[in-house]
Amino acid sequence: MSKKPTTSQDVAKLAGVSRTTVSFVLNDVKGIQISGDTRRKVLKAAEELKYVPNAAAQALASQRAKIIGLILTRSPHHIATDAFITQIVNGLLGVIHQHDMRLLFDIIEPEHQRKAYLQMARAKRIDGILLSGPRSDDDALKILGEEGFPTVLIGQLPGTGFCSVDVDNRAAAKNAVTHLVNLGHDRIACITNAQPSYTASADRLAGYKDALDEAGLHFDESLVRYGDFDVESGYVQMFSLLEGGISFTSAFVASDTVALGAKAAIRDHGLNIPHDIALVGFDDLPFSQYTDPPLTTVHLPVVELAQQGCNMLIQILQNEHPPSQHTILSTKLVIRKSCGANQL
Amino acid sequence: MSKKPTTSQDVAKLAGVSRTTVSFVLNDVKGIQISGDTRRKVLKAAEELKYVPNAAAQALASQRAKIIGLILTRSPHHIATDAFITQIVNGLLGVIHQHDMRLLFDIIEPEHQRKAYLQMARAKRIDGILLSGPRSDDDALKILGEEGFPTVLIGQLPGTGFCSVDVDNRAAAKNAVTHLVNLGHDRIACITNAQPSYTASADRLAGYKDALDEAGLHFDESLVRYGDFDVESGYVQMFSLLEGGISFTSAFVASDTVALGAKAAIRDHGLNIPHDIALVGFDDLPFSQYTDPPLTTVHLPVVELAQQGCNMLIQILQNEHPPSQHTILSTKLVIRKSCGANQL
DNA sequence: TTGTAAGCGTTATCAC
DNA sequence: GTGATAACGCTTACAA
Repeated sequence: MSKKPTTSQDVAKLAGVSRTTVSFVLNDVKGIQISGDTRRKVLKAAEELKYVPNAAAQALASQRAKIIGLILTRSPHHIATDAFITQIVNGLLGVIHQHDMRLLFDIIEPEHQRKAYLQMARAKRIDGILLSGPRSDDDALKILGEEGFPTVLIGQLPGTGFCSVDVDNRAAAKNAVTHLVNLGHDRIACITNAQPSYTASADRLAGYKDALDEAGLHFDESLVRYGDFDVESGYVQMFSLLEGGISFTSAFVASDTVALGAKAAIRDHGLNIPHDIALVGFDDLPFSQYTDPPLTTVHLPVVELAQQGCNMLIQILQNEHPPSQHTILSTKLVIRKSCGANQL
Repeated sequence: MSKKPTTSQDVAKLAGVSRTTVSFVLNDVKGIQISGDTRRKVLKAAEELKYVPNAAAQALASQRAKIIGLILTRSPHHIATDAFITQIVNGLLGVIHQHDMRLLFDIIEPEHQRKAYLQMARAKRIDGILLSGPRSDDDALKILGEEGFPTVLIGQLPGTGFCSVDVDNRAAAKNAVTHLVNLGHDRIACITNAQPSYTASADRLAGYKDALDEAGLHFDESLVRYGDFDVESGYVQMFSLLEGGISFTSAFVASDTVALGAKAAIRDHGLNIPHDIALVGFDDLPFSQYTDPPLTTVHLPVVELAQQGCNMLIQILQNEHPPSQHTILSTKLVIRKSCGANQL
């Protein structure tokens, strides 16, 4: 409606200085001394005119959009159930706001529009990318790497040069399954969090095998199912396991969300947790301690993952010195009641 | 790393035409005839050079950022638990992508930096705002309205001119509570989803009272508690209710997330759902049908809410004809098992 | 310490 | 149909 967005020109005029000075004052440019007097004048004028610099102009001139892109590669359907995202966003925004930046959020479907975020990068709509759930079969990501676009992975992609923040999924999974072993279980089923093309999924399955190996237990393929991020997949896969005719007394479900579905399937079969089947999850979502029974699970430091990833990215953006780091944060097995009486 | 981002100039040169022509072709400008031949040449050149228009330059020149801002007013802590957001984002992105736009996501803390989104609007960093969880005490929002900035509320703010998409929280709550009444309950507790300054919260509480009134039941203040978005608040408030010494046989909890906490508190008191206490939730989150017992709740069409809100906003952006509408989508009581044997 | 002026990469209004 | 040429609003050498 209003016809006259204030420009820095207006501010300059009102303050009786040039646009340059206005820019210097407002951006608090280092290495430039400005008399406290003019500074005050400029500030006052800007205030008076309610001046807000035009973002596009700023971006064009400075070559920095001051926007960080958070990209998730999942199907929209899966996003809807993902209790994770909110935590990631949460951790991210804290850091981003500190640096006076903004967050562009996007979801890319694995099958389609893979190049969407390549576009955003090339268009300089975003200064850097934080990518959660990297997949080994993602070409656009590879190109991003070749072009040297500032990128940090939340997760990992071995064999690439990307900076990343992650946990040791394999070790964590092994640890969780070993907990089951120590409780005396020798028939342990496994439902993954997602398809194996997601590295986290493959790693957690590997950890499951590691634990079995170490315990001298036989790896039985028929006890393994692949989850697909959401609650429903957990239900379906556990159901299939239960109908499968193979007996087992416990299960490692590599995602709390999926575990919730698995739990419902167990209940619907008239079985009791932990009496008939002991359950261990992965992620430790906010609701996991409130399920019935409270879920024993691997705590994932999601907020920290996001924060550190973001800090890393901002560092790259500033230094031009890609630290080329791979940070690994530690997980912790949280023992609650879904595996039986209190150990420890 | 790469030193030479391709510009439209480069494309023009390679195609042997002017920048203008390139712009016309690439933007598919109406009312301008371009020979199929030059069109092809331009397209080929662009392809060859992997040309991607610079977003900032485009925004500056066209005065449209092609970005929609989704703003939530909550504390970061609350976001972490909100299972809602992912659904909203999900619905939104579908529409946004269709229009070749992007999503800027931000959370504004009620107490601080209220003006943050005002800034983004004035800086034209975003073309329009979709605001979820509007609060009556939000000054920045008021200013936005005065300045005529394209804004659509997901929720409502009576007495303001904003377009909005919402459900009839009051009627839905009344309906849910009436379900309890019909089941024979006359001592019905209530835990809200949030503090009453959130309009949705106040409305749902009003609906609770409506149902009581209609049933000729006495409204007992001591049976009411205020939730605070997250699971924990549900636990705490239900605990307080249970310890309060006032007897009740059922509860209406105006948020599934909060209800999850309430459920845990009930269980920790050795009580059974629905036998000792019948429970009705609100929202119908993806996990609600998988809780134990499956939660009877009010289904909120979140995805549609987001989609319609977004469509409305885009309409405003295009037409300049604010339809000044208030769309109300319908809810539905989903009866599961947390209130006892199957009715219906 | 402050001002001048040259970009930044598009879009859009004109003539040609 | 196509091509100069202004904007768009800011940053940033470089001058003064």
